[in-house]
Amino acid sequence: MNLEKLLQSTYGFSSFRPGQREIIERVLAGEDVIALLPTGMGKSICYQLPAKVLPDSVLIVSPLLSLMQDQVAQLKKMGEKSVVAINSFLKPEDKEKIWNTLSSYKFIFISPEMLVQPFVKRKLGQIRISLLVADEAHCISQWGFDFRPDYLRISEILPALNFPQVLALTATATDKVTEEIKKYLGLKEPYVYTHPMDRKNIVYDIKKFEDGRDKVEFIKEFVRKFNGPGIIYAGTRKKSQELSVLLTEQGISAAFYHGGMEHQDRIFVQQQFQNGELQWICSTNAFGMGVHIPNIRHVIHFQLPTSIEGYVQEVGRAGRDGQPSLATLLYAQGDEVLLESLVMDDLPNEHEIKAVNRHGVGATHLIDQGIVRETAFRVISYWMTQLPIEGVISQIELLRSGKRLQVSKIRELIGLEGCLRSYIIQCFDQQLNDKPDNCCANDRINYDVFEAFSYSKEKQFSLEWQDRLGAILPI
DNA sequence: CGGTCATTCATTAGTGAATGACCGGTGCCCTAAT
Repeated sequence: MNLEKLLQSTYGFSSFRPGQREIIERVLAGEDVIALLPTGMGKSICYQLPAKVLPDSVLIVSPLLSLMQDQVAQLKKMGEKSVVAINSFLKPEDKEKIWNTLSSYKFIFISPEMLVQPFVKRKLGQIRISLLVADEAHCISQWGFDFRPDYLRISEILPALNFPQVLALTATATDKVTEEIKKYLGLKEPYVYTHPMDRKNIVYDIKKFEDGRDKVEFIKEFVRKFNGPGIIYAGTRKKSQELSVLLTEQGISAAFYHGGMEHQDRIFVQQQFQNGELQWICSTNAFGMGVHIPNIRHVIHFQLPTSIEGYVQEVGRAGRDGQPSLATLLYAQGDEVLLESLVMDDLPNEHEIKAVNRHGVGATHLIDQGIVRETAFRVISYWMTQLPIEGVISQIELLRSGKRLQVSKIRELIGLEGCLRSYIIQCFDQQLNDKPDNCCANDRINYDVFEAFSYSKEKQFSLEWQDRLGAILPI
């Protein structure tokens, strides 16, 4: 079969981007595949194109409802009618209809929580699935252990589906994360495609302060000097709001974004930013996944990120257009102390484990009474179905030491005297081969490049960016 | 760490200061109460 021809006729592209062809060929050869493809390299094409060839439905496990809705809309826009997202947005009457006509859908999007429900499992078991796709597969390890344990249960569906082949897609994964993806998707010998993850056009900067208040002054000056679009990541919801007020007071267009907002408001803010009506978005780590904006020039971390992986994902939202982009990490003395307790306290504690063990996994009154936190309850319950109680305790202890390691890597990054880029790349078990001229805070940064992105200059680029946007969006 | 909220106390009654406990981020789910 001529894949190029298919690509041309379906998407209007004449050639594949690096990695795509290889991944698609392996999928069509019937192999399980884990694909690590950097942001903006066209991951969705890796399952959409095989779907054209494969005989039966493709089931896509997706982390966010908004992401599913996006992808459904995108496919429909391309003329693909048989697409559906099964989630809590569905009205009961529509749900009924969908269950009865399930096999007529080529693409079925679903959340992990929905996927593991016995009824859903049964329904999916009655149709034929050619391929199971885990989109944003790093969520398995990043969220599955923390607060969405159903992410660890995806492989439970495989027997019911008569073991379809599996494709896991993500932009960033360490060797450890790749191993966890493999383990929790039940893959024996997957083909792993790894693309070099260094993004040459992103410059890594760190600014250190004695006093936390100096960070605010820095931001004020920064946004006067540099234009967006940019993201400022804050550590708390409240701080994200404060920062957006601060910017607005300076006469700069900004808005905040976090998980505590109404769904509609979140979509509205994201669209404003996407349309270029906002220069800055001040947000918690809730913002970013599924956001396709090619010309983000700045990503600022007002507070320390909780892991290097998270940091790289957030920073990676800058500069998809290939133009120079600046990642600025702000650090004030003592920030790491807060980070440590925040990250550590998150896992279930001994008291909570004992309480759930004593009252059983059905004892949701423990949540209402404030004895066990909701997420802790679910995490403990999951492990109790997998392990005896001693195993649960040691498993959570293992997770805790993993967290400790994450935090220590952030600490190391802050204190580093050598090249930040090399350090970050090494955290992903890769080697940095060639270093760009404009590299990081521990070499010398040429800021002129970024100042050059004034309004007028930006206009000159905008046409080109729209072309690029068009090229990036559909896939 | 820094903030927020509830409790406590000292006293002559409603308030103000002081102390201590608690929390902070990421999202599915369709339950129970309005």
